[in-house]
Formats: sequence, structure tokens, C-alpha cells
Amino acid sequence: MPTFPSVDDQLRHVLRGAVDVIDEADLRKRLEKSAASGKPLRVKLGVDPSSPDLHLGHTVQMRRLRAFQDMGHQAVLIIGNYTAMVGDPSGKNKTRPQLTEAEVEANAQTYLAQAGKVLDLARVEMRRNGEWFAAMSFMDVLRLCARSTVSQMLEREDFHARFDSEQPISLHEFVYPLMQGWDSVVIKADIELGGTDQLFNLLMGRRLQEQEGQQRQVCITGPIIEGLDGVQKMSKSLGNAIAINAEPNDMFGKVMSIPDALMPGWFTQLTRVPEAEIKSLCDPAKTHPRDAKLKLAGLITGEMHGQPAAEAGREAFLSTFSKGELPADMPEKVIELQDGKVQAWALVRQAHGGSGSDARRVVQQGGARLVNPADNTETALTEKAELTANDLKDKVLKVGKRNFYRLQTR
RNA sequence: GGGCAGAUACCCAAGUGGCCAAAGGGGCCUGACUGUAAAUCAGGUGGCUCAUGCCUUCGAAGGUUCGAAUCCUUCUCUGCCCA
Repeated sequence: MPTFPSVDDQLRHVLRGAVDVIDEADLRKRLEKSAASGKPLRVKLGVDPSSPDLHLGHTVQMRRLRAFQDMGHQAVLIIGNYTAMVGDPSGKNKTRPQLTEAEVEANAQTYLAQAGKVLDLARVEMRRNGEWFAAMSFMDVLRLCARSTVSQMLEREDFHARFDSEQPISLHEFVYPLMQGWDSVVIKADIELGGTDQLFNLLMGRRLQEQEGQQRQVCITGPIIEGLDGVQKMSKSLGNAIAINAEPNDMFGKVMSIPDALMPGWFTQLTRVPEAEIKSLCDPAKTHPRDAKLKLAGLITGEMHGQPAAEAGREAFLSTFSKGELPADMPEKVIELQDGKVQAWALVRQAHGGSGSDARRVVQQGGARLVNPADNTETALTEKAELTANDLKDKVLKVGKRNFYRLQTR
């Protein structure tokens, strides 16, 4: 019979950084009962494989699931291969594009590898919700739909906002919350986790479970963390996300670029640093914000890639940006010359990519520099400059602040 | 089924015959200042080997015109009202 940490310890761990708990008294009761009976609670987290990459925002809820695992409970990870084909309307102001089964399955594969960085996959019960949805008849679907009303759906902020602003809402989007709720019924969830934007869907699970004569699940939400811009929620489509499988150096650098104001939230949601320590780290009078951020970047990168990689990321960051040295690894670019030379903008395009007009703009604005690695001197490229093989020999092209290319000629 | 309104670049949105590659804002890029932070300021933001030049773009296809994002026709999609 498994033994569990004390209920108070458990609560402290699993509720770290939580926003809503519905409801906490019930959660405590269940934890007590589980400790007494030795029966782990079933904790559900659903992810929709709607894109091939998970990002740090996803790990907030995954980390809570991991906390439950660490406390001895049963993690149930729902791969929403069917719900992904609907597209979760949560927090969206427009209908999501519908994915095909093949796309969803390919994404699901990449998810599992990435989820393993946070969860102990060996102890996860993994279920695809196509398992039960694919088996439903149209009549079953109708019965499911009959359990909710249009008004109830429109209570939801994102739906009524779209409705009020005369934006389209597809009928199938109303089915999404029902599907997610039904997942809870099928797997008999004791607890479901999700972001605050999922609250409506999580509560739907409670309602359906009740109708099915089950005990209603406890719903725990965590915050939706902001992305690199510090304003909008982290999302791949907004381009402000840090992917779980981002290269260590890149991950470290990206964490360093977040606004200071994000640090307390990220420490709480993405690390295990105790609350008191977070306070002192995020107090500029006690800790230089840069040093706090270095620590944050090290912890996050370390969790995803291991300590040595995090250390290497830190070194690369410090040398490249604090000391202005060239990074250790730079992509090599072979530059084609015409009549023995190449114009500045053409050089930028060949190395950095983008359109010719784009490259020209960068050059015009002084964003392209030739660096001599021997003495680390920089020469800005001018618009009319023409470079010969000799000019480029052993040089590094720097485009903007963070793009470096080691040049070769042919 | 009937009536009305709408579809503009990454997003929002102005433009309703030539001055439109298309205002303004957001985003993004570059530069200055910095801690590769934020804030602020300045510039840029369709493409073309570089041009007071050409090509492509205002839902789609046709048409009118010397000339169309702008006018006409048909179609597609969306919203609203009535049934």
C-alpha cells in the first residue's frame, strides 16, 4: 500500500501558484480519504496536439501534474486527438483551423517526447480521447449536446464576446467543452488541471460527472503565463513562446529577454524556488534583476536540458552579450561571389536570408557588420560596399544584435 | 426563403475612379540608450542584383474605362434583421 506525504504537504505542493481551486475543502477531503485508503487520486490533464511544439506555458499545468505524481497520485494524460480536430475555442476570438487526423497524430508523437521532460511518463496513464469519441454514434453525440443549452455556452466570455461583436462562432465549437467534460466522465477523474482559460471546460466535467452519478471532480487552474513580450499570453502563433525543445543557448537567451515584471510569476510557475527566496530574488534592492534572471534562465534551461547544458547556455550568454564576444557556435555560410565580389546587401541576403529588399533595409539602417574574430573589431557595411573574397576571409557577419554567421567564399 | 451590411497588406482599420504599394494604430525589424530587460526616442516594414524602372497585392472571376481597391455583373464567405 502506497504511503503519501501529509495532506498539508501535499496541498502545499500541488497548489503552488494555483489560481482557482473548486473546491479546496473537497480536495482536502479526497486527499485524506486517499491517504487513509492508500488509493491514489486520478488527476487529469488534457493536451490538444494542435501544433507540433509544446512551450513553457504548457509546462505550468504539466508541472502541477508532476507534483501530483510526486505525491503518489495517478496522472492521467489525455491526448486530445479528437478535440484537437475541433479546436479549443478557449480564449480565442476566432475559429481555429481544423486539423486532419494525420496532422494531429504526428503532433501527438512529438508531444509525448516533450512531455517527458516534465512528467514521469513511466507512471502516466495515457489516453487518446479518440478512443471513446470515435466509437460514438451520431445519436450519442446528440445526447451529449442535449446536456447543455446555448445560453449556458454563451455565458462563456470568449463566446459571448464573439457573439456581441458579431464574429462567427461555428456550431462545433460549442461541442468542445462537452467533449472535454466527457473525457472526465470516461476516465473517472478525481481532479482536473488546466489554465484559467479552461475553467469553463473544467466545470463542464463536473456537471457531466454529476449527471452520470459520479463524484464531481476538483478543478484546479493555474495562470496562463505571458510570453516574451510580457503582455500577451505565451503562444506559438503570437511568436512569443519558448519551445520546450528549444536549444539550450536559445532557451537561456530567451528567458533573459523577458521583462523583469514577469520574473516572480515565472519563478513561481516554472521553478521550485521557495516563495521567500523568490521575494528576495525579485526585489531589486536585494538582487540585481539581471542576476535574478540569470538564475531563472539557468533553472528553466536546466530542467529541460540538464545542468551542464544550462551552464553552457549561461557561459554563451555572458560572453556573447555581456562581454560582446562572438558566440562559440555560429552557422557557417558559403557566399557566392560574382566577378570576385559581392554587394553588401547580397551578402546579407545569402547569409541571413529574407528578401532582397529586406536585406537592403538592414544594410541601409546600419544593422549589418563585418566582424574580425582575431581582434573582435567591427566594421559597419555601407549600402554601396562591395566585398571581395579577401574582405570576407575569416570574417563573421553580424546582422542585428543576435545573428552571427561565419563566412566562407567559393 | 426575403431584406440589409461587410470582405483591404501579419492583425485592426482608413480609402469609394487617376496624387494608391495603398493613411493611422498594433506587431515586427534596425539604430540610440541599456542589464540582448522595460520605458523612451529615431528610422523602416510587398517583391525584383538596385531601378526617379518593372512586377504582384485590396475575397474570386469576368466586364466598363485612357486609367479600378474604388463603377457594373456573377460567384464565394461572414454578420445582422424578418420568416
